[in-house]
Amino acid sequence: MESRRYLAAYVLFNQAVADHLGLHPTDVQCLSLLTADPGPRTVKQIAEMTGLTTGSATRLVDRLERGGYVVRAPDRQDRRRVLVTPVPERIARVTAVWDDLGPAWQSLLDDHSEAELEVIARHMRRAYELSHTQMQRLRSTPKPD
Amino acid sequence: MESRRYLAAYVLFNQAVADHLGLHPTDVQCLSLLTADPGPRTVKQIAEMTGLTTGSATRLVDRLERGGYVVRAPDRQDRRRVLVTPVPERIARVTAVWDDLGPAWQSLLDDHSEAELEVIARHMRRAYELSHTQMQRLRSTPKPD
DNA sequence: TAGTATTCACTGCGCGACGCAGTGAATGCG
DNA sequence: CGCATTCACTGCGTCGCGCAGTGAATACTA
Repeated sequence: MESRRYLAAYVLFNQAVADHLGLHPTDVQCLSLLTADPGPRTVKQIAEMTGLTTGSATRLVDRLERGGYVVRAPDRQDRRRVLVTPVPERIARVTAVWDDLGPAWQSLLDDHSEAELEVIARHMRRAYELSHTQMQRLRSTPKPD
Repeated sequence: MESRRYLAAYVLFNQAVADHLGLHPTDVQCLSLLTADPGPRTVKQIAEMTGLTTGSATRLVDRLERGGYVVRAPDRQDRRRVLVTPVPERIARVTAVWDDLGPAWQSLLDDHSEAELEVIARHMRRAYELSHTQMQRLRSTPKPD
């Protein structure tokens, strides 16, 4: 019950951040994941981590590129691929929102001990891993429709 | 970093559940919140807890009613209002998905002690509360556009 | 009590994100 | 050297959504 409200709140919060930046929740989600590990990604990788088709991922990159958040560059190893790289100075505008709201979150974390943070992080990590196997199971199960 | 991936995974998972049921992520989100406290809600309350406008909330209830997940009933106290009540037997189809996936999640929780679960729950509860105040702050801050 | 303002659910309208299916280019394989 | 596969990309149609307006019901005020 607690986690339901927690996750629902995150969806709303993500939406609010997106509105504030004039972006879409999907775009913010994508930028969040891109900056988590700022290495260049292919369009297909972006499609996988956002759950979209490659076609929609192309449009997503179109929007982000038009907004100046990322740049496209051809891959020298595989000329079919396109490498999408975030633009740090533009991304900073996004993280600025987080920084503004950061202290409150920081104090929330500071109230926990190291051991407690480890417990929380472990739970999230395991839930993250489990969700992937569960999603595969969902997709292989016939639909109840 | 851990929470980013955790939350991103939830979005994908929610999407997968929605696809599996032939619904939209927003609809699943709404049903999840409705069943969290199965009391009847007005359309406006649904709009608030999903972050939609009242107009879109009307369409949302339309879809859910057409699918048989909820029923509309007039409010006797205030005849402007419409009370939306979930249909248990139909909702069961949704929770069946959770039940099927439940044991794995249960074992995830069982690996934690009571004290650890309390730490996690407390963190989620506080993050939930904080997100609301942060969203208000976001909305009152001028957009950087 | 009469008149105004507010709140509720609802409805056309247009926008735009998305999935689907197909395209061409580049790569890997036998 | 063919053939299948994979990649990013592109029209097309669908549909969820916000916006602005409607009528009905309620709350407020003189």
